[in-house]
Amino acid sequence: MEMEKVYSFKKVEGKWSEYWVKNKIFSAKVDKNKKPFTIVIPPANITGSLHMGHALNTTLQDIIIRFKKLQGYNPLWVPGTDHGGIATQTVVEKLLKKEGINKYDLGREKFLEKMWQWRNETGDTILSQLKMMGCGLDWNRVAFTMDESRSKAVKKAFIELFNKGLIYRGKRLVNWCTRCGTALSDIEVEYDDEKSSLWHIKYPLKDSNDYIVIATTRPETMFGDTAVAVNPSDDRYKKLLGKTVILPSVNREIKIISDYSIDKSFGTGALKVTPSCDAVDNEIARRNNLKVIDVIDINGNLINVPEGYKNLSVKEAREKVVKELEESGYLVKVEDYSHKVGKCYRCSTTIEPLMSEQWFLNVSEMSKKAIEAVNEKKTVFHPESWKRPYTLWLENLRDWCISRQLWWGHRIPVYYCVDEKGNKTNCKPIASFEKPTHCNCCNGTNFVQDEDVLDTWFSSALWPMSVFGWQDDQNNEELKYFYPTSVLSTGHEIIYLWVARMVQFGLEFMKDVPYKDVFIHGIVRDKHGKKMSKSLGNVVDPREIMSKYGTDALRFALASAAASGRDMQISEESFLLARNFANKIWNASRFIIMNLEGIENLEKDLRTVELSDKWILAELYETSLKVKKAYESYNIDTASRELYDFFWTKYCDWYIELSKIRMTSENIQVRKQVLSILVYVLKNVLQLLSPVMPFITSEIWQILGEQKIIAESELLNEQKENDNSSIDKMKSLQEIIISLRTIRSEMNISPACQIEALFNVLDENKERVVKENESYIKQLAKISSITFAKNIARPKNSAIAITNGFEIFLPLEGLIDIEKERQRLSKESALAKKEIEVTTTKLQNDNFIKRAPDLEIQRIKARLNEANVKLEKINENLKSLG
RNA sequence: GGGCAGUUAGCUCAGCUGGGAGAGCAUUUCCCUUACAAGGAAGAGGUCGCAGGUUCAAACCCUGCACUGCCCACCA
Repeated sequence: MEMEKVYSFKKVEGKWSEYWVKNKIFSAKVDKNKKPFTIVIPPANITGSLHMGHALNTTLQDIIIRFKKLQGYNPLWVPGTDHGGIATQTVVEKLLKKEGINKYDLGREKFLEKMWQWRNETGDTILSQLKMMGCGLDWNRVAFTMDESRSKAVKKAFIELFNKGLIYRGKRLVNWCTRCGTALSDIEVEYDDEKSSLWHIKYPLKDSNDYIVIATTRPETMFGDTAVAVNPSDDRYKKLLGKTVILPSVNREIKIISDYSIDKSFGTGALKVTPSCDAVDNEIARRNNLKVIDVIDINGNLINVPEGYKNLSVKEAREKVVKELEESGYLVKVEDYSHKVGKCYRCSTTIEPLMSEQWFLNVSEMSKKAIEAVNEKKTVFHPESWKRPYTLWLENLRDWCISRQLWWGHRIPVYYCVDEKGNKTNCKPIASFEKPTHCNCCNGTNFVQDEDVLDTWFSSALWPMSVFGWQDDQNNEELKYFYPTSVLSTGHEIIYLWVARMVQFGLEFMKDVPYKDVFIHGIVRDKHGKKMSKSLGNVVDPREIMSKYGTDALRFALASAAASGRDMQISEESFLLARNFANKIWNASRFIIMNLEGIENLEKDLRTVELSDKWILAELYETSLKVKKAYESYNIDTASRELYDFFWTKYCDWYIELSKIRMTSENIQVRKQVLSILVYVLKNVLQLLSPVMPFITSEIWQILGEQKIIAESELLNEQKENDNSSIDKMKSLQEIIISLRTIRSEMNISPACQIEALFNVLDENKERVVKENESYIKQLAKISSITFAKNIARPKNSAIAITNGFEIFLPLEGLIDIEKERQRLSKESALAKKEIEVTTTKLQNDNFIKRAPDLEIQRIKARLNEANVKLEKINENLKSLG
């Protein structure tokens, strides 16, 4: 098998992603002999194409799924997409607009045809990109929030809630987006700082020359004022309470009232109350039985206002009203003022709070249960710190406005009885799957369906149930086996929009939480720490990374940056690092595979002949424990780092290098023995790495003569006492090798030049191990011969290394720079002195001796002892250098 | 206004239940040593944001402060 010198991911990745999909490798069925491990993917909007957020989230989920497969679970990861309500309708509206088509000209039915056409043509883009990323999703189960089955689920849920009286219709102040032409829920509003003004306006008192000054950011809404409110404890205004003022421009009489919510220190302490345009004002109006006058319509234009203002936009009206108030002397002053303004989360248009008839879901009971479930740890957040925000949000949650004035979405399954002329009767509306045929109230037979559709997040909230057919049979085998799912993985931006609501609905309809764990990961930011966005132009396209560095590199970079719950910055460097790692894996494997040429029947043989064998097996086992723990606790970054470190610095830098001694042996049995361990360790690392880097590991796994599918890992299930003594022994040898290399490097001795070494034994306990493994020192420090002795004097012109247990002389006649050597030793001497100082101070501290654990005291004593020996030897040698 | 994170080498970040400051990149020197120059070997580089406290011992625990970022909230 020829392997190229540089890993060429382009030749490898495509075939594997295709193989996994075609052969349904990740299809799961109910299997009662195996434990399920289930994830439902956060359904991506059909408007979306793969961005870093998706790449991160899906990589993490895939890692978990593939890890569970290694562990022998029956893992299932369900793919799907979301119809995306407003977002999608907006995209298609814009496309139509380019063709000069207006949705109202088309009409609802024709427009929806266009929507479906668009969704069928482009809605699955994201799914094919997930296939490219190698995601181990069960492609037999692709679901869409608006497909037939999911639509049924939505109707079923709605009807149940409606019949329980939890869904109701009412006229309330809602967040209205004038561009989208729909109401929004509270969390669909985002707040931005905006520079504006605070206008101080005189409201004259009736039958008096006196007046009260109010301060407002929205003078144009004054036509809807139905009171002026002050704080009851505000001495300035006590005498004005109950008086009547004349609203300028309109000449309406309104009362001065008191309300505890008024902040005395803000503005003038007097608030104009406009119940139809502001949530606070609306509350005040409710408490004080004030009239509500609508002054802004759904297009954002003024209504119920004096002639000159009718149909002006908010902006036009504001300019006009300010100008007129100024001219008529009512404007007292204008202050610069910066405040938060609500914006539509989809199109950033300023939100108008306005009175509107909408459907609401009463969430108070569901919220209590959702909080309880998390308190009882039925669902656990990772990291746990998200529990608090989740709880706080649910505690303060107001009823959910679930109706949207859109066409794209689940049409509300409520039917109104109508008379022959098509007018709604007073009969009770009916919620049902199909249009009713008969009205129980008046025996009528004509019905019309509600015009509104449901909030997108209503169907998303049902996702963990609806993908398993809850709507068809609440007791079906699949649902019983796969629900509750094991973990939900998502970014923190949709904890409220989605996560909390799934818990509410899961508890409501299934009487059980939708998932046991919630894994919240951070957001990918650019190298300056900024959120990636199209408008900032700092978006890194994962597809470009995939074609430049490889998918495994993308995945490894994301995995190792995904520190639990924290946002991460990602730059070109992280992908380079990951690509280099892939190349390292490739080349180490290549070395082993080249050495397997001509070897027949290599069997698994873990007899350890040498220290290095014991050592690498011990290190492998230690690594597997750490990696397992990390994967299981969603510390994906830790797992990646451990594997990187083990593979590169332990396996490649030390074990493979040491294996070369035996690899060059004429004796085939010797070669077979070391190869057996090399292959064993490699295969195990490939397995452990396969969740993160499935492409390259599968490729090498197969080149090594294994199956196409990476086998379940025995190592992960092994439980044994690990013999770690080999790790300490190796440490001694590594110390010696490194100190000899340092001398070579400092003295600029060419690697081709072999030198001899004299070991003066200071600690007899160390002698045997080093003697037994002197070949390691020869091989890695390029030493020709080693002589062990006691009390030998330093040969002239030799360099000195003092290690724990040995004083080593390297005779370097003609190569050594005595002055340089003196400097080097002086530096070491200083370090030893510092060590002596630190440890002595500790040991002279009575309190330390009294209170520190014995083990710690012994350790410090040993350190002091070692440093003393070292210093003494260094000084001797410094003297002899003259 | 409330809450939550973060602040460690020039950069990006690790550092678990307190006990000798780590990695990658960048940088310096040497090396194309027969897996890998996308590599190997060695080196330099840090009063761990500031100030207190607890402790024999603090990057780690506590308190306060500063700065940065995010989330929530009905000061018009």
